Amino acid sequence: MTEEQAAAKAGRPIDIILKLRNVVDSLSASEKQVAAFILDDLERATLTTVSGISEAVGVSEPTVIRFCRSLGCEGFKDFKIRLARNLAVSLQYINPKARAANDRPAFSDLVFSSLVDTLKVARDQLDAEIVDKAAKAIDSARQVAFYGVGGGSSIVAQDAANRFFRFGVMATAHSDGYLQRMQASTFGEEDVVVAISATGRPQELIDSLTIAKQYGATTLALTKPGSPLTKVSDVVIELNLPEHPEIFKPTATRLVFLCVIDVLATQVGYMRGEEVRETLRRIRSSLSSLHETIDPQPIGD
Amino acid sequence: MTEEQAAAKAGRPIDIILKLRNVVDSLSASEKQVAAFILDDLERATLTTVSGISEAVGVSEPTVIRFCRSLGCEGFKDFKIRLARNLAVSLQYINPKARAANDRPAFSDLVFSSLVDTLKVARDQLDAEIVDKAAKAIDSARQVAFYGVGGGSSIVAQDAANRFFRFGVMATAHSDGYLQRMQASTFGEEDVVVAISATGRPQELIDSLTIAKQYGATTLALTKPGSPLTKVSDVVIELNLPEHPEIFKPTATRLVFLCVIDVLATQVGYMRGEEVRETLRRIRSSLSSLHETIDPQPIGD
DNA sequence: CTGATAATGTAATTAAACTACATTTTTGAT
DNA sequence: ATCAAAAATGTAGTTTAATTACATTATCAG
Repeated sequence: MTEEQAAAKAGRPIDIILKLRNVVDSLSASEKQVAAFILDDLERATLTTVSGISEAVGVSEPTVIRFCRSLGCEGFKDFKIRLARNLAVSLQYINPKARAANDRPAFSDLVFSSLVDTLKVARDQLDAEIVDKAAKAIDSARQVAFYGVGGGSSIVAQDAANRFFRFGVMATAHSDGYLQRMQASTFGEEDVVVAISATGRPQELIDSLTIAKQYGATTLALTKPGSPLTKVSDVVIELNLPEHPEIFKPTATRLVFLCVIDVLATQVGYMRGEEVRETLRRIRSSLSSLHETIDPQPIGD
Repeated sequence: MTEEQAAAKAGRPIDIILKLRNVVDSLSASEKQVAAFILDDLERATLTTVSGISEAVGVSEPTVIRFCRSLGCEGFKDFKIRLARNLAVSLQYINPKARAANDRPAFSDLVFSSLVDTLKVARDQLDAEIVDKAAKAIDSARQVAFYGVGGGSSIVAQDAANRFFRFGVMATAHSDGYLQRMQASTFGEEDVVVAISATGRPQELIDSLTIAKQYGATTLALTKPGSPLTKVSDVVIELNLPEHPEIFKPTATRLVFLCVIDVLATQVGYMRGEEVRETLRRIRSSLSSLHETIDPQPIGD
């Protein structure tokens, strides 16, 4: 029983496509051929039989099953179900042949699938206890400041303030390192500073958290594990997110960070309960005369 | 052969979970029991057999198969593969029992799944021709302005400018209605204004597009179909996105809009090719001395 | 070159899906 | 209420497909 089979038994999902890509070079000659056939059209493989594959490839049926075993599956049936599940998670896996037809990727597939992939990774990494701790810190703070620099993190910080003010949190956001520092030095024990950075390396953020911490404020970071920013944070929501190699495609990381902010915001909203309903009602009321419509729309959102 | 079976034959995916929820009331008594067992734990159903289900439910094996047929599947094998694919698309379907255990939703599951669902809807609605037209307009514009109001759309506008400047597009963003109006009235035939709004109703945006259009600029909107904003736009990227009823959870719409901006940006990046690589290289170079690291990170992103 | 190991295939077995037909239940008409 | 027809359901048998056991072939190391 290999480690993967143990994992499969324990109910932990194997990312079968990733596994396939990792082990393909170490497969035997016949199994490599099976792999090539599968990778040529992943979707087709979920709709076919052992004998269909063995005939198409020119290997025996047990070789196909052995291939599945090489990937840590119990057998072909297990392999197919896993493949089907993986197939749908990442849209970019669908019919890679159609991709090769034109010289460049279908942009929406590339962007959407990369985001879905990264969201999945993030969801698996997100530590519910840490999120809970962060939400509690924000909920009980006198004021909360969100800091980001560099454009991507900047808008996450701004959006965070925009989220939390709706729930009655005294929230501000800054992306100017000078303002961050200045504000941080006015903070105290009842206050929270949240720094947002994909890399965890901007000196402005590290400095500002250090300053706020020195005056007794609680410091939070949404960032990469082990980065310098984590060293000056009381609570770290850490995410180690893969970066897609396509340089023309903007990073999915900032969108994932926004999603994490939404998780936090939702939790704080629940903590505050009816109190929040009233502030949300007021916000909606303040805007409804502008649009003259009452349907469920993200007005002012 | 029913319409659904014809669709399955033609390779069009049936959303099996949606279908199940739609037809459950019209199923026969025994098939209803099978449905209840399946819906109780969708994931479990992908891992079991016809006989497993028939025993657990107390019906015959052919009844289980008939159930699958009622959903438009060829048989149980077809049903299982479809379920597996559907299961993974929407994270919210995973183990609904675990949700019911606590009185309130698992926040990260709620937020992530809602976003993935909404992304799926958006990807299906996104018209590649319109996106192509929009990308071309942006690519050939002298300058591009992004306008949004209300917080959510504001950051999308800002982020858009942040995306496009990297590709050498003269891009600005404003969320102050006065500035929008003022800038729009300086625009001309070589310029593009992009308005971003989930509802398509803010008067500021409508006015600014009208003004820009009157001076010959090309107007683009990323908004809801049929809304007033579409009436003053030359090119409309329209998305009719569902809103989740959970009022404490921020809308996924703005994240989807950001993703659409990424699609546009990627396309413009490709159109510009090598020229863009140089500007990206410069940007990275300008920042690398700050972080003293060269690994693939979204620096300044 | 030889022996051991790994890879692969053939043939048989097993498991699971599925069909055909019988039985039971439900429905609608009188 | 009764009866016939239709629908639902189950039993038993058949077929399909996955899998195992064992034989054969290929490869590697000494």
